[in-house]
Amino acid sequence: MKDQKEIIREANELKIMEAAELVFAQFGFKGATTDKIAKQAELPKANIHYYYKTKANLYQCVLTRILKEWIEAAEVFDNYDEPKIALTKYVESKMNYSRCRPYASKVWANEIIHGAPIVGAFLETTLKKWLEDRVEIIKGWIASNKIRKIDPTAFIYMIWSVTQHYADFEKQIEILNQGKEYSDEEFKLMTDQVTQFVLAGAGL
Amino acid sequence: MKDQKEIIREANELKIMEAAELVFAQFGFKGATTDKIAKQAELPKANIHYYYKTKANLYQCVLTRILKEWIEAAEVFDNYDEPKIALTKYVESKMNYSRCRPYASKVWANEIIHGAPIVGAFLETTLKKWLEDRVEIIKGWIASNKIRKIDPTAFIYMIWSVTQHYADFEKQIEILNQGKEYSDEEFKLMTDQVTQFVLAGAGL
DNA sequence: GTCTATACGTTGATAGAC
DNA sequence: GTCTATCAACGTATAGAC
Repeated sequence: MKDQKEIIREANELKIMEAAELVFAQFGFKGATTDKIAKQAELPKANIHYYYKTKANLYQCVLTRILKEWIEAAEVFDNYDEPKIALTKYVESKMNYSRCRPYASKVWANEIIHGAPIVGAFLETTLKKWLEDRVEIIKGWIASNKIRKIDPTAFIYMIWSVTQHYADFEKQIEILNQGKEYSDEEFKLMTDQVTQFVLAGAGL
Repeated sequence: MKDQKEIIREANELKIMEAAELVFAQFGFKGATTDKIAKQAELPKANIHYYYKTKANLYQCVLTRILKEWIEAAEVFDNYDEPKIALTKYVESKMNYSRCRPYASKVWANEIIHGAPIVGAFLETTLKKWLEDRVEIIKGWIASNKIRKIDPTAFIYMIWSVTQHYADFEKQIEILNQGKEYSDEEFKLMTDQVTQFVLAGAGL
């Protein structure tokens, strides 16, 4: 049974986290001030510190949430035996994430660009394991002649980079698209193109 | 004829710029302090302000240099009529830039992620024009059945994202490569893979 | 749990001696 | 052109009233 305070706490924590994700994405860790986050969350600055002891702590929480979602999106890869379906679904899942959570993707990119000081440990363990397992799956596809002979790691990097580009370089893409954000239709077309490139890369 | 002071000036400006590029890449604009840049350049902090009036000014100079190099690398695209050669050379040029100037690439990525406040104007003019011209070239290739029917813009985004990934996500790649940076041989193999993916994307 | 006022550290920038 | 000392501004974090 949740009491009143707990409900308020959870609601405020989420509100702050979403505001923080936006501000961290736009200004980086240092550039994001608690004041900006507070204004975005429509709360006084002191409340941010009440819910999250320090700015660094809040940043960690934001990254942890992104990481959890990253893993969920990656699960799609394993739900289908046929490479064509598995790859199509994975690209779709990654593109959908770029579309719906661009700020999350940007915070992540920012963290890696700056040397992964916080998520480094995760990369060494969970992500490394995930990659190794997926490399084995792809090697299996190659061995059974289902796809072309490729370097599995390079192939996965290709999928990551192309899909994440639509979130991280959103602003550049918008400017190059006559200053207009992609409509749902336009984004769907790009998703189809990315899917084709990935499948072509695998010889499918 | 350059006098002594001019020579000293140019040498120091370059030293500061290179130090700044590194520090901006590692910490972002806000996170990069003039003190860090000074230490990296092995100069007292005040000298930074002597050569570059403000931190923002120094940042602009760093971006301008990157931009100039970006344009030079892009010229390769036009030096060959045959799509297979042009694309191979362009990928090679971009991968080489990621290899030799990873900090430059990171500063650029950072700038775009944060909404391109400084280079926005360049994107709207020079880059937009460059993209439109290249789109026409690619359309020509499609019309003459030299490559598969693809969306030229999506295709160029693919080239940019895959190649830049090796600079911007360097740290992630290093961690996933048993904590070791790629050797020249390993990087060459990845360049070949990326080239294959790009050519395959074009149906070549 | 909310919020105002404030202490304390950091940092961009400058003054002024060399 | 170099460098030490210093200041003003800003930003994190907290104290304490409500």
